[in-house]
Amino acid sequence: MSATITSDALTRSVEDYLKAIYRLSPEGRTASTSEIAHLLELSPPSVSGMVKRLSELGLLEHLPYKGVQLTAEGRRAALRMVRRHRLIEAYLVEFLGYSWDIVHAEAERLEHAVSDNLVERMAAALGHPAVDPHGDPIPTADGSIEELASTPLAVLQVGDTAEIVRVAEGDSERLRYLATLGLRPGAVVTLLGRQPFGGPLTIETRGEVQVVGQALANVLLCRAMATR
Amino acid sequence: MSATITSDALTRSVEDYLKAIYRLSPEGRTASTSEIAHLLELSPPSVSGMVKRLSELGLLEHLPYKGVQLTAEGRRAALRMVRRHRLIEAYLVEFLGYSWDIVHAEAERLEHAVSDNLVERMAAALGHPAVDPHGDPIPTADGSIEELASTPLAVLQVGDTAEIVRVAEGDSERLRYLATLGLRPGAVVTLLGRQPFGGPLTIETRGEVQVVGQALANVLLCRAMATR
DNA sequence: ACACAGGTTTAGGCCAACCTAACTCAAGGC
DNA sequence: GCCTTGAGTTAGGTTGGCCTAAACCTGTGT
Repeated sequence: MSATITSDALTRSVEDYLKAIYRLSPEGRTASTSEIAHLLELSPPSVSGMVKRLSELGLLEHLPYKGVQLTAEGRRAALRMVRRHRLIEAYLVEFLGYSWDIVHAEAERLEHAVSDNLVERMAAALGHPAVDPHGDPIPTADGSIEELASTPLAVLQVGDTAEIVRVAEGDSERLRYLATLGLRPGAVVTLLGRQPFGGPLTIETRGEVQVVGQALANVLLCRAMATR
Repeated sequence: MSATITSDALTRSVEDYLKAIYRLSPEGRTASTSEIAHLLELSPPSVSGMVKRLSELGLLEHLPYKGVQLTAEGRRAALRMVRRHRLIEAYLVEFLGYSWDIVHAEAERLEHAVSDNLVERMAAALGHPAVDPHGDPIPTADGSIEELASTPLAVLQVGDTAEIVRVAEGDSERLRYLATLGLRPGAVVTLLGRQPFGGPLTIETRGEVQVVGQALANVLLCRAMATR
């Protein structure tokens, strides 16, 4: 109890935990101690301890040995951080010449330091975008988020044409590589062929033919445009 | 020893101490424990403890019961923070519509979170300005700072005309008030008269006649333009 | 010359966040 | 239905950064 009022003044650490748990428990699923520990690069005991504190703060629910789930309040706080992070990324790319492979690290630090006021000023300067440079949806200020339906390029039918709407990849090097191929949100690709046994896909974009492996093709989320 | 190599990864706290000590010890003068404590709103024992750590780190020199002074390395680190702070202020005012009375608080948090890379991008976007919105000089990236000569409006001669080059005031309300009078860097003022015994000054700026007290007049730093 | 006042430091605690080592649970193989 | 195994938790320790209370300098006034 008392949680609904005490929502402010979370530490950087707490904010990171909430964001991580949010990421790890989509659709009311549950996040495990070790998953959280791995994502945050902390030891499992550290996570156990923090989870205890956070559940006492009413930010999450913890079934010992089973898993962890955000409360409504925890989810709100997590979405606030996600909004900050993605708006900062968008701002840095749009106005300060950042490329999408390096914004993450910068946003990761800034998201804890900016005020709500600054976040909203950045949002306004950007024209209140719906997605960040990777195509990830930006939660609204009142805490709703709309995941747009999309299918991995890897599961398209040969002959399908689709627009990439989101690139679900965090690794800088991979992002840089994808950028050199022009595979970013907004790009239109046609699946020309697919090797068997999880082999690479042949695609066409910007009039060029490319070959991409399954791993990358699973990360390129598309919206179908036309089928033949 | 070993200090010269270990310059990175200072904590927020340490950065704040260095900045405070820099502010309090101009011209190789010495800062006292209680001055630092007062500026940072901490207890004197906390400062004593931190001063000990910082002197062991080689960032400052401490003569017990006498005072504290930055080493070359401490000064470098402090100037790095000052540069960040002032560039952030300038950026927020120029590009995100902040007014000069509220940027300080925002910059105070951001200065610890931005990367050198981001700072330099902001500097470039601003065209590498020499001063921040208050007229405070911005140290260069290699750590030099040029205080430009100026005299408080309070000590001008009656009849003098001068340009305000700097407003040495941190309080939001006062800054807001000065802004309403148009008294900001770049403003041109003429001293029309002065009441005796530390009384208010009568000045003219933008064709309007204003009356300002000694306290504010001491904060308005000017460069003389013409005398009669 | 000395005592007193103020500023300064030391002593001892507390809290947030982390760690390693040791213990405990839960789920699957037989 | 037991026992192993790996994940999870508890125990206990460390560090940074702060605090209050108590002891301690230092310079000033007489």
